[in-house]
Amino acid sequence: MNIFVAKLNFKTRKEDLEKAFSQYGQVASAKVITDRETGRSKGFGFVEMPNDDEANKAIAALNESELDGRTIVVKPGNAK
DNA sequence: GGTGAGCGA
Repeated sequence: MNIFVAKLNFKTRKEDLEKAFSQYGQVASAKVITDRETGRSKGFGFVEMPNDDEANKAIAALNESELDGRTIVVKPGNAK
């Protein structure tokens, strides 16, 4: 399942998302959308989880939760 | 070097 994560801290990296989501389930890959020109974080990213059950509980647990000192928004991304 | 709603190269 693709998971959309928004309102991240600007210093939050993809590995931070990976370890955060891995606490509630298996994480296939995590990505933080950084500006390809400047390299600065856009403040949102995507997390891919193989298990949909773990993905749902990870969203429920991490949505509106505190990550790196900022309240983040976690919800399903572009499903395929 | 900073901002703060939104879906990536």
